[in-house]
Amino acid sequence: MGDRILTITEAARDPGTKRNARLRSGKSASPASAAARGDKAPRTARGEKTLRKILTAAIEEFGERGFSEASIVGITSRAKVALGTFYTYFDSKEELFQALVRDMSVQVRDHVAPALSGTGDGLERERRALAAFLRFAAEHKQVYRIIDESEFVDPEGFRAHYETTAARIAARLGDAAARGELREDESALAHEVIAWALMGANVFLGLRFAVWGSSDPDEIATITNRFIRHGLGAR
Amino acid sequence: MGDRILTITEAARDPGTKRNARLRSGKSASPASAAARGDKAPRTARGEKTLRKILTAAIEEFGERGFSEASIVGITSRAKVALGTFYTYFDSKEELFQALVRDMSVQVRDHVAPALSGTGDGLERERRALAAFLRFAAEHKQVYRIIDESEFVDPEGFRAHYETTAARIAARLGDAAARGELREDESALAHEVIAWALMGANVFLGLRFAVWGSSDPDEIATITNRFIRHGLGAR
DNA sequence: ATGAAAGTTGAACCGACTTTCAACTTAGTT
DNA sequence: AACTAAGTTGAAAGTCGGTTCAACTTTCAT
Repeated sequence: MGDRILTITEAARDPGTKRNARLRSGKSASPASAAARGDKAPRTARGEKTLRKILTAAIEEFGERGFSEASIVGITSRAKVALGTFYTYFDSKEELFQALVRDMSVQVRDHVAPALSGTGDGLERERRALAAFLRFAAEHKQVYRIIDESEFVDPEGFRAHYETTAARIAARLGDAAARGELREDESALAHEVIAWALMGANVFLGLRFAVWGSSDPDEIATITNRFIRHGLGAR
Repeated sequence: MGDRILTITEAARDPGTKRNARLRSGKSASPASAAARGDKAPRTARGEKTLRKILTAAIEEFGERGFSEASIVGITSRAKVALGTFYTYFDSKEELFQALVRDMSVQVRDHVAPALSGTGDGLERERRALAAFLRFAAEHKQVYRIIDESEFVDPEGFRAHYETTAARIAARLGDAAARGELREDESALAHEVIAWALMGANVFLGLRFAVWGSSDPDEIATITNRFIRHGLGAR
């Protein structure tokens, strides 16, 4: 299940030697990792392992019980560490949640990205991307739920996630249009609008057919793609 | 702002005389209102007014601060009633939230429904419905937020809202198809898939262009509708 | 005008949770 | 072996907000 889910640490840390340099320099210089982990990064292998246990447990706890039902005790006892250990790595429950959201945003992108390269025209690649997204959603329902709930717990993270996702889709539409694969619609606004429409469609399809139900991702993606390509109108 | 937002009471109560009958019979007979208000329905004009004040305040409080940040004190002080008064009308914070969600689901439907009748083919009417929805979302951002948050606070309400909404869209697609207004796609699954895709598109467009930004609803709806009708594919 | 039902009040209760911290253990270095 | 930094522990402090309730006020039918 949560195999490939722990890039927080991996994104936040530099390989060994650099980390020590950062430590000595007092405040972390790397802005991304500073924001993500502050001065609470683990400094030994043991610490790293503990942090990872907490993160895995947190995904489960938040995913199953939601942010406010989730408790630190719940997380630490799942992780089989003492309550106080949590505060070695995070300043608060919110901070942990934010870290997870940012990480998962990356997870989703990375999981879908491969489907977007390779053969076929732009729309065909979108079909594959949707199928990949549905598979991901089915396998990581907790992730789905956490991103959804970030709308209320970490609005900036939520907004950032969807704005960058929409921007990526809009850019792909622009490329496809430039290659003559789309019918007109060159206005920037149109591309943005359609990007948000497509993204919303994907999210809700994920909710309905991957998180709640479990339909064949390819079948759903194919139906949807036919609609996206040809529209619903007669003739 | 919250003009037409208080049907909880209105749906829950019968006009005067009947209410007294219900009162005398002890337990409320009307199933809908019983579920919504239990035995805590107001029995005087004064009570009705107080309940209404609490509901209005609750929409503001939940809309601005979200479920867990919102507090009963926050609600009652906005409503300018004492803390304890809240418990005359609701058993808990959750119960109030659920009541609001169920009510708002109806609100959204009622606000969009008029756009769905009248001239034009099925897709044209969907265009008007989307525009109406965007206008509603812009005017009632709190409502938007409350329905969104119900995914975590009142999952049944959330699910019911979107499932019935999707079912309505699918039914309209079925009708349009029967009238020969759509290109093939008769399978029930296809209609359901497309209904969820359209609904998701609408929701995200509302979020981006009505709640966060404020674009011209008609422009957004027109762009979207062109896409829905003709698709994105070349030729 | 009177009595009973309905509604109002807010201080106090209560439980549940986050967060702190000083004592303790582990691991690595000299 | 001794020293030190890093990490761990869990009891206890502290906070916060939902919920209760007994006293009080208002409404309304008779």
